[in-house]
Amino acid sequence: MILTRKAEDYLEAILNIVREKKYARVRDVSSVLGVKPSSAIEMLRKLDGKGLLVYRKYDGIVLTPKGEKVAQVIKERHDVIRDFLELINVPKSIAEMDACVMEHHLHPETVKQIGKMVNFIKSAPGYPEWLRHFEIFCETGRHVCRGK
Amino acid sequence: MILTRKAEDYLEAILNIVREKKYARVRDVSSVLGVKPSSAIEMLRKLDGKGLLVYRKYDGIVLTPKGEKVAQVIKERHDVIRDFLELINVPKSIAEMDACVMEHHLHPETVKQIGKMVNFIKSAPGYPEWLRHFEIFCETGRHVCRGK
DNA sequence: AACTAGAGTTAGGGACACCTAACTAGAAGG
DNA sequence: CCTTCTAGTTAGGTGTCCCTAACTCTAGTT
Repeated sequence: MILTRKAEDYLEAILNIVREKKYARVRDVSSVLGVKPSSAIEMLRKLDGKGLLVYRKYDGIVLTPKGEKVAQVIKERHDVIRDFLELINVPKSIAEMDACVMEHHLHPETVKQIGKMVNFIKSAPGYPEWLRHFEIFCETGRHVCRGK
Repeated sequence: MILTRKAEDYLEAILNIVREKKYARVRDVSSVLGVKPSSAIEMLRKLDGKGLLVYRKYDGIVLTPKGEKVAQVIKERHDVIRDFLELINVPKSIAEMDACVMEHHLHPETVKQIGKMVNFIKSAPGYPEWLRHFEIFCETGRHVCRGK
């Protein structure tokens, strides 16, 4: 199944909405994605055609198991990337935006390595210390520990 | 000046070609970007119209100072991102590809923080050690240093 | 100088994702 | 029951970026 970047955006958005409300409406989807309802409908029809969700006129939208699986994968990527960006002190709102972009285009291998790196740092014996050192480095350009 | 992702790709590709050859030809550009010559010409005309490069029929292509400045910025982003990905052991070819994608879409703040993080790690007192520990962590999921 | 191979160009068209404007369905109040 | 308001829908159109097919130009060979 080859999906465009935008198709993935729609699936992910719908997953998030459904998690809160049981089903999504055209309006929900279009407002989350910042497009007009007519644009959303066009995509919903395409995704319905691919069996990723069920869209019937004037009715709620739900993901099929297949669509949910795809959306889940994207959401996981998103979370990994956002965690990483927040870890290196990218402001939350920017981290969120950029994770949205990266989640679609990065090679799975890349996402995997980013995830490992986040785990490596977070689970390191001196974790909070590492963060503090990084912050100081960002401000001063110097390492506080062991010389220099 | 608002540029599309693709326009940026063209400028960056042309910068790389010009660095080697003084001027670029339609064929060079189209083959680097994996598009047909006719597609490249269409974009070249647009970029010429915006004053980012000089394109005259049947002639070589060069960047204007303005175009070169834009291309340079993109190339720097590209390099920062590629360095980071290689640092965390993403295979070189994938790092190159993914840097191409990320260079266009990431917020400058994000690129800045990635750059700082790369510097932080590379200039740390125990740099090669850090890399080795990360590699071991990737394979075993364990920290070798100080307990655990 | 004529020929020809390959580079460059133009015209015309398609997919994608978006829009506006105009129409329709359905729920909620009188 | 009828009106009305909002959500939903359809039709038609735009911009971007790509393509193929057919043409033209340029440079190198003879």
